[in-house]
Amino acid sequence: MTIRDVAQAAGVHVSTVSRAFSASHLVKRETLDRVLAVAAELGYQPNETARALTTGRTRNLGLIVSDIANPFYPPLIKAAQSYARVRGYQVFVADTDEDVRTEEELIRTLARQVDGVVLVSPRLANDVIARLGGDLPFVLVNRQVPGLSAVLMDVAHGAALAVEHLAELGHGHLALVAGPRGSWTSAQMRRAAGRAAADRGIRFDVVGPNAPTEHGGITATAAVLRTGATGVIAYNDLVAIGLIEGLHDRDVRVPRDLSVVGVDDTVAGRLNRPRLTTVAMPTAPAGRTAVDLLIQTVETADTRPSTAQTTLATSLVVRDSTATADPSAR
Amino acid sequence: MTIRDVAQAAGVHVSTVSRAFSASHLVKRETLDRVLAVAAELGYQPNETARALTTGRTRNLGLIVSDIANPFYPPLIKAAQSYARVRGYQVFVADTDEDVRTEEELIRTLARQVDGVVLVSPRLANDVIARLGGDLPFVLVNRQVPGLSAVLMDVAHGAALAVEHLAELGHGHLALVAGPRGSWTSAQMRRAAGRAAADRGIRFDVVGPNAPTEHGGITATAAVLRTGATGVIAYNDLVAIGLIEGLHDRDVRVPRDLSVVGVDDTVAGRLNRPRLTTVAMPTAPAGRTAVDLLIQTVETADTRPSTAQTTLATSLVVRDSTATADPSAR
DNA sequence: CTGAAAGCGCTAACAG
DNA sequence: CTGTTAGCGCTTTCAG
Repeated sequence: MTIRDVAQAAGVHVSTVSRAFSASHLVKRETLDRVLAVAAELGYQPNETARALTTGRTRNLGLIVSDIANPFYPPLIKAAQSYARVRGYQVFVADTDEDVRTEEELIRTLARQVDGVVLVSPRLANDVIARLGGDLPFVLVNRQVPGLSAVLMDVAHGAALAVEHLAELGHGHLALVAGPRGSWTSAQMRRAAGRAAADRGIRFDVVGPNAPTEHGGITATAAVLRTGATGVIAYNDLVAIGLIEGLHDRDVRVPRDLSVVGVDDTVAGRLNRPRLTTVAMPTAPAGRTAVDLLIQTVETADTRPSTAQTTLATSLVVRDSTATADPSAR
Repeated sequence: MTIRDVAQAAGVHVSTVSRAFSASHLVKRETLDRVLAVAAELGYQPNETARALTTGRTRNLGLIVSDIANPFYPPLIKAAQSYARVRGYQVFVADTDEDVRTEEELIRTLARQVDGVVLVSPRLANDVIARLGGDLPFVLVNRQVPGLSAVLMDVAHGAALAVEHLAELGHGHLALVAGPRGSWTSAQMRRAAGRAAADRGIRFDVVGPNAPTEHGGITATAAVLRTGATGVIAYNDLVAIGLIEGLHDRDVRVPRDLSVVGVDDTVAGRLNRPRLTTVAMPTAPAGRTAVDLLIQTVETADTRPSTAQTTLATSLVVRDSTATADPSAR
């Protein structure tokens, strides 16, 4: 069932049918109605592939994340995918398994069949990303590379809020359980939390890098205890949960003996006992915004690649994993 | 950078370049090496769209789930996507938001740009699915429709195991907190658990239908208590967690006063306190198997649509949300 | 083993 | 407003 069949059945030329579907305002009302009616009757659906070949635009986007199963991503993927559909795009979702080589290969593969790519928390080096970004519109999430558009979550502010919260609870010695090497988010947290601690004359140690998983948190337990800190900020909720587990195994109670703050505000943190105090990350808005930015870039390819940068706010959600530093005070 | 540029630079005809990339055994060794070298030097990448247009195969698949953010899906999506890539396919992931209309529309849209679709726990009626499946290879997950391939998780066995476990703990009155209307899984559980209970002369009540969420579990609390059951099987982990929350609010302790079994074995259940006893579902294998089946169907389109059906095993993971029925025995 | 030629289904100037 | 005419980049007979 091609455009030709419809043309014949409707007694018009193929170009008229084409216009009826892609530029209906160029067709006389009567003709349009007839063509559409015939097309519907015949069950005609334009072939997207042929369309893509002539126009050079696929209306497909790529979304690359490090681990689909990490609870941080699903809300972002969901929002991105849903918003893309509203704008008439479909999205390929791909998972790098936290592997830099897979990440690069994936970008290369996807590049051949999409109009643009959203890269969430890429682990690749700046220059590699910049080079790949020369061929294809990119939008980064939680990563800054000169010359590329980005959607950032204000994790620096979130980390500062966490320090402030812990300081107010009387903690005079904090530790940061860092994320994986190459993580922009982790670097931001470190800088911001470090500064916030320094401003208050609070001692601040860093443990890591660590895998961004529960296991990463468990593994970091000994090192955290060695610092002697009484308040800990973890790279994300998963790490925080793992850490709490590790502490539990050593009879260190949270929040009685140690306060722990997570980052992300995932379901996992809400369900954990103690319920996690955490920095809420705007994952769904980030997904939507990234797609919006990307489509904007794609659809105005004539102009210079617009280097837009949006920062989304974070906030602190106080729950049960943090408490005052001095047990006797409670 | 097209096939023509490479042909010219290598001093061969375009068809030779084409063969070098899609049927290299048809090209003399020397020629092949030269063509590939030139192509690499020029940074040539075959245009997938053009390829798809001539071959009629996109090497793209669709994966439709009801809610990406439901923790049941991410491992399945991850496995499906990763396995598809190994086989040279990319996958569009789409979310129906538990809406039947969206589901149908999505299938129609995707149909135009993929070789086949994996439908996970669809909510559409059998006849609608069967009709849509006439146009395009489908593989269903956790749903049976005559004439279509399916990957099933043996939740019936899982439910029976749960009943057995509860029976052994001395529970003489069980309740099932059912899932949403239209759910094949829920229907399976109900039948299997009902039978297993009857076999043991155990009283068995059903509460529902309920939303497949934490909130659904909370909402069901009162009805569950009204049954008087001391052992409960919930539609999934989320519902179980909600139920435990609801019970907690009414000072009913789990597992002291009531035992609760979930289904899925998601992170959520593991993190919950008490840690959830649950029926483990093979989500990752299901994703892989579904894609495997789909590709097989796609790549042998010449023969009749093979109606394969695979059932994957489930198992019971006993943790802390179940205990013996008689408190004095502990 | 390689070249020539005919499209795949559609869009996009260009005429009229 | 509609028809004509070239392709988009590639695969795939069919010859040689």
